[in-house]
Amino acid sequence: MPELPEVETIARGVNERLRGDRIIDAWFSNYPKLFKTPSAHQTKGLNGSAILAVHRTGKHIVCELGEARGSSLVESDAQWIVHLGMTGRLLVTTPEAPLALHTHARISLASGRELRFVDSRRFGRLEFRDLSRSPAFRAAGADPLTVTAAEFAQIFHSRRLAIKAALLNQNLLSGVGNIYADESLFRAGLRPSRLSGRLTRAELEALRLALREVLEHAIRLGGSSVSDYVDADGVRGFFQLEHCVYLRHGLPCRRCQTPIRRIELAGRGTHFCPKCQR
DNA sequence: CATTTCACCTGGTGGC
DNA sequence: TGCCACCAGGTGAAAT
Repeated sequence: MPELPEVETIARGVNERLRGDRIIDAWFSNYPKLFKTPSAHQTKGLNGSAILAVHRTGKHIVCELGEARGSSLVESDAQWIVHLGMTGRLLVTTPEAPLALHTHARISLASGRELRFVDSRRFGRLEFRDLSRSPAFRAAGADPLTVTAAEFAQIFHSRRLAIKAALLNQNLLSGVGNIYADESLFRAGLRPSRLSGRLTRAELEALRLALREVLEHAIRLGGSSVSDYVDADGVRGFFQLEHCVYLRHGLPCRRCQTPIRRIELAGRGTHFCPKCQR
């Protein structure tokens, strides 16, 4: 379900709850496509590790793992990486809590709690990295929250595809999905079908700022209004945020009352105001 | 190489 | 109520 703001919120939530805890057992379902690293390796790698910290990279949740010797000053020697796909959820529960349908991972913790990964559509991915054997995880594209004006312009100025399609390409920017692509283009006043390489410097900069504002706003609202996001109804909370265009086709534009239009672009539903976005 | 299309999945919704 | 078509916040492989 998650784009950058949801993943950021979930990573923060898991970090607050599980930082410093120790993994004493790990169980995985037997649907191989979910596991970028074979599940047997993940079980072996996770078992006995301490969770030093949890953070977001692109749309990935990265758990830094290491030895549990006292404080968290120990350097990470492994990473457990969770991508939620479309429907993935992370739950912090007790072992006794009823098992949700489509539970694919159960991580038992020394504190007595349990971290679960649930994913009905199975588009999510789980990966384990032994940092003595492979490099630390890095996002392919730039982070939309920290990318500079120059970098942003460099990324988009030469491309011959619709700006919406470019925004969704995780190798260019990491973290933007369908909702925030549409919402940021609305905020910047740009038609999603505009060719990336035909946008002016000023338009690209307007888009970079609009994107950052939309994402930061969603993180703020999500973090405060979604109290129990690491839970069944967590990401649903983000759906209650007030979108300007996403899924609002036929409804009046919040700025000018013109009906929002829906087209298909880059294989995705795309929503825009024909008057506000040129 | 850059860009586009499509398969991968289950579940919810709304029309008939 | 049941059945069905269509839609859904993602991505990586295959085709162009």
